[in-house]
Amino acid sequence: MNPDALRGHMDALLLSVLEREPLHGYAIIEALQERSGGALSVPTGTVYPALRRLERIGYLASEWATVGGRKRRTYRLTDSGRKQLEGERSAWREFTSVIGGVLQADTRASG
Amino acid sequence: MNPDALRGHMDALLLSVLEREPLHGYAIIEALQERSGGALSVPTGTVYPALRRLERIGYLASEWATVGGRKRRTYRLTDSGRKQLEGERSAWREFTSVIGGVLQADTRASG
DNA sequence: TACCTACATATAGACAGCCTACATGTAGAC
DNA sequence: GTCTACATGTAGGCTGTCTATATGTAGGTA
Repeated sequence: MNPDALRGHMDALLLSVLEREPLHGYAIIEALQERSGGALSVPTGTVYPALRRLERIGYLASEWATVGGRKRRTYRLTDSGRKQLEGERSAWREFTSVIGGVLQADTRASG
Repeated sequence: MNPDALRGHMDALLLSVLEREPLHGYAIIEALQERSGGALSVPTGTVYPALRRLERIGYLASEWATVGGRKRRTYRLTDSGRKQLEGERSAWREFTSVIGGVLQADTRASG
């Protein structure tokens, strides 16, 4: 997967995996990998800054927890984030419709 | 349309509009706008550098022409570009499949 | 003449987000 | 003592899209 292709869609992915339940960063990476059938291997250097950015904007909130001696920062969707996820989903549908429409082989009648 | 979303898909769009016939930059911008139903307004500062980049890579070739007193640089797909377009199309299908799969509401049974 | 719009190409520099690489530390297996 | 998995984080690089600007022709019109 071309890394650049993810540009502008990372937020949607992160909000989406947090929709059902709160998760910490490492678990989010695993969830993305699992849900994509192994296609998405998002590096930590991408996910952690992105999560902080989304928290700064107000779409996510986080709390620290210690589980089995390890410290985790668990992120959850805020109400604002849940609304944003809806927006991201409709933006995604429009995006794929527009680009897909231009990309599809030009078998239409001309004019 | 969020500009960042186009990242990594611009090449596919440009190659695609050049598939049927050679066009010059200005006409390419108009074609993108028309084919997208007005959704894509790609600025000249994006298109011209991108076309030069694609020519440098070898996917496009260009020639100067003068039409009605105006100078045009007309771009056409090379064989390499035509192959690349096929690749872009299958990459697009995979991309939408992967992201769409993660994004879709999680109504599946868990586990 | 002067001005405007459409046509047509091009570059400089700003911006932003994803990436690689690295740093730090715990837990448990061997 | 060493390795792997777990877990978070930052610094800096890369690159492609964007805004803003420059340049010039053709044709309309006042």
